[in-house]
Amino acid sequence: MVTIKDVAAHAGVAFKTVSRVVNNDPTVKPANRDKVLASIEELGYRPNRAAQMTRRKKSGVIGFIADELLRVPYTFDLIRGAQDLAWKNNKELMVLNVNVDKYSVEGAINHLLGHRVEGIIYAAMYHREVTLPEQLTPVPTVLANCFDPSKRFASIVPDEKEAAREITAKMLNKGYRRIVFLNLNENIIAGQQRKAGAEQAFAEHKGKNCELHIESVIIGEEGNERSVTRQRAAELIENFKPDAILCGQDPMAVEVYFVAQSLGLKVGENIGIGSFDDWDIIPTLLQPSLTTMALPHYDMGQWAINYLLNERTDIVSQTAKFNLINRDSF
Amino acid sequence: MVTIKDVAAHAGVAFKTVSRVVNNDPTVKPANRDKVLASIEELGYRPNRAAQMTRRKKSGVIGFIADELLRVPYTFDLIRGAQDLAWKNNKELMVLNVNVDKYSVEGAINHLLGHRVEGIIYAAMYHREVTLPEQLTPVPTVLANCFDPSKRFASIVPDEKEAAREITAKMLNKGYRRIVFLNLNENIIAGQQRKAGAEQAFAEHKGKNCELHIESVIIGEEGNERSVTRQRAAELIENFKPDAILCGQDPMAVEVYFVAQSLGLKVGENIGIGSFDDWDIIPTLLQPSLTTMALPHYDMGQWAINYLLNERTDIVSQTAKFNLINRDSF
DNA sequence: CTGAAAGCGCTTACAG
DNA sequence: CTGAAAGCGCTTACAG
Repeated sequence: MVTIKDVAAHAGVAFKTVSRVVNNDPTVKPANRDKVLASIEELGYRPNRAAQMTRRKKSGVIGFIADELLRVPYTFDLIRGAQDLAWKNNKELMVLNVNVDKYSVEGAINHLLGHRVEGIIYAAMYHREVTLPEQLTPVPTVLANCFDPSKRFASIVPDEKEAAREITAKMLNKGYRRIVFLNLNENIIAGQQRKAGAEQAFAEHKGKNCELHIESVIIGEEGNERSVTRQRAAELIENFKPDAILCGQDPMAVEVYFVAQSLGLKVGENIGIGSFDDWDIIPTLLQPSLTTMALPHYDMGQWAINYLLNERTDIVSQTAKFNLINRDSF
Repeated sequence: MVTIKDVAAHAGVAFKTVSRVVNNDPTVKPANRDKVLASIEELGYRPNRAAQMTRRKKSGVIGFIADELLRVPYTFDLIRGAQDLAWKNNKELMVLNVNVDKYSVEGAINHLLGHRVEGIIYAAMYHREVTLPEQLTPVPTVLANCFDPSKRFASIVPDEKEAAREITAKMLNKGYRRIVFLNLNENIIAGQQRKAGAEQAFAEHKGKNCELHIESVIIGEEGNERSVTRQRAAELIENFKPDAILCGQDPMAVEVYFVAQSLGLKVGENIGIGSFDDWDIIPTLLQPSLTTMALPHYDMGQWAINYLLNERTDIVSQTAKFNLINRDSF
């Protein structure tokens, strides 16, 4: 490849002058700058990043460990949010996709340490707690969509409770009175906190004749979950007679749409349906399109990058607000 | 950060000996190796990759340009396939997500050139032709899920025709006789080639009383497509009276399941349904679960990496076979 | 405004 | 088996 000295020879200047042009040093005489720029163009010169890094002693790289992230489509927005802001600040994002069997977290960290990353974002597939190895100590680290129970790292997670409160309140305000919340597994944080949020909305509403039924329809221990959504949705429609159903995630809503149709109910007319996630194309694939609380993955990715760029060291536990995407299902 | 000299001082050897240990040079005396290893461990030393790269004059990095890839969930398997093999060969994959408005292809290439990548994989979101800028010339490049009409680069794309032939033949062999193929837009390659594949299956089958109706239900020009799946599915079930429907992509199958249910048809009993893609969780979310031709993205990612690792320069046009995922819908 | 020297943290090539 | 020297392609720090 062509080096800085090749360019210098071609342009008839010292290689230090080429370096100045490349780094936008304003003290270069315009005539020389033009000569150098022309030579760079003609030779197709690009500064060797590895050489720049070794001399500068700064890598300009931020590491992103994606823990099983990429099995769920919308989680990619975490990376997108981080990447967009990183580039704006002339930083690179080095993304490592980690999964238990293939590439251990320790391996990923060692890898990033070898690149002298200036910070690490660790992001999880779903909102949960994580315990990271001690190795991380030398590098500023921030957690996204997960948190450290021992408070060694700052973190940002979705505000599950407020999301459930908001969409439940919206249902109540629209006049729905008998709401079934088909919740996620209550073993996970989202399931626990959303339950509290839905209950809070009912407590605040104080409407008469309002009733809320909450039930987990993703059951079983981690790694062995199964959905009883269809069965329970059908039974609850029969027995509880809800006028609205709130689903723990958009795929669940697909199942509920099928159940509703099979029972002769029209979504958005005889029964309102709401959900969480804004999962890929599912919400607009459904008819009527699904009103859902979109997970704030993009925002969390941006917040995490900003935390590192601003060289913060405070151990905050930040929450990010979901975005209500209004469509036609309630 | 701790350097090779810090380790040398700590272990009481020359820094060149540390270098030998790090690079698994067998000529180091075991006693010294152990001392060095202990010091590395104690000081938490990791070789500086940037310094290694500048001196070695090889980056060990392969670039991956993902053209709008990450808006469709299964396309991530392209990256996964490439990454798994790259790591096995001690190469790193530098993934750049490109989209028209944010980060131009030229920008991505310049970026990768700055890192002195040893090769570039360019992958597109859907099977199509691409024209890449001249800049790429200095670096070995291979295309995945897209191809270069001017034959400057080798490429691998899904074998659309064979996939359609295979699944259609399977339907015929199972005894289905009146098949509707709700095709993708015929403006795109997949739409064209799959049509030919389905027709070939019928031509080869030679069964009596067999009839095939093919129709695009994603219509309109690029960037302005819309689906008329539900409407046409309902009309065709009424008029053509198919015993099986083949869908151009799994999301379309979701719509057809709704139509079938609304018309009192039971999928897998009164009507068979097949599809293409194996799109995220959709096939197993449906009941009965959806038999579909899975796109060979993982395989294509691996093939592309292998092409680069083997330092091939032949301009081949490779195709990759879809995988038939047998479930319960026909 | 420009250049020659020194140095970043490593590996290569050579000497012992 | 080990080490001192030279060098990778740059930037830093200094001199003019």
